[in-house]
Amino acid sequence: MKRDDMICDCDVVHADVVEAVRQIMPDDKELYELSDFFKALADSTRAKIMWALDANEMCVCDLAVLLNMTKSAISHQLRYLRQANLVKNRRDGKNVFYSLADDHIKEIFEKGLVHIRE
Amino acid sequence: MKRDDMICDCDVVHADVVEAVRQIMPDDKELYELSDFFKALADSTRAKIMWALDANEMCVCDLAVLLNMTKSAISHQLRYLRQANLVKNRRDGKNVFYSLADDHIKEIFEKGLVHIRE
DNA sequence: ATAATAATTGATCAACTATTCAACTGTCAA
DNA sequence: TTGACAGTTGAATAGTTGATCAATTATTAT
Repeated sequence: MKRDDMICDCDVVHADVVEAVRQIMPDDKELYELSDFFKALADSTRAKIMWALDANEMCVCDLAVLLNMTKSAISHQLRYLRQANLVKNRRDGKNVFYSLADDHIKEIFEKGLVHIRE
Repeated sequence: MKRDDMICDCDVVHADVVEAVRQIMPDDKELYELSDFFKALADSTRAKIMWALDANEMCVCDLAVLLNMTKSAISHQLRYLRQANLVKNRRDGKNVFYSLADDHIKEIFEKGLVHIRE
């Protein structure tokens, strides 16, 4: 085994810092869920859908027109967002209307925009 | 070409809603950058790194020990985060210390946690 | 100079993902 | 009940990505 393959072969690890940080880290499961949550916003199609739904409840067809994509592609992403509990839907006749399931989203979006506009 | 392959063949698109939403949507470039930003937090390794650096400046070796990963893997992710302008670094002798480049991160993390803990 | 350690890098591979395609279900109107 | 449309779904594919491996650079101490 090569030395560099080992997790750490440092002479001086800053053990105090590592230990202090370890104490305040959320547990693995929570950080995993957190990154999963950001993953839902980490695709431009989904980001656009979420932004649109934050403004108005919309049906699949509306979203397809707005984003210039097929209904199928939109529908797949909506399923993703539904399974992530980020959107909910209701059927009205032939249409299925989607809306946001959560109010934190807008705030998080806005913080993100502040960051990239900085 | 099949009908379903077309972008939209709806009889009744809610044109007013679509148009209203289109007006207030950030432009494509910005939404693309926004999703890119979330992408940086959308991996559990990077999320852990960011969380750790939010607590303390740390060297690559410290992070490798803390996260129980190889320095190579950590270094690759740090490069990703550096290119995304989320972390900055300074060399001190043989060590390279990394820290957050931006203060919004913590707030966004916390909003995210609120969401998943809901 | 030389050896040793910290970190970076490019290539590779397996795993994952977003879209497309084609077929399907559900609803409504004639 | 038939046809048309809104939406969903599974399979296939093209593209992306995260960790590993091996090699390299940068810095320090001897």
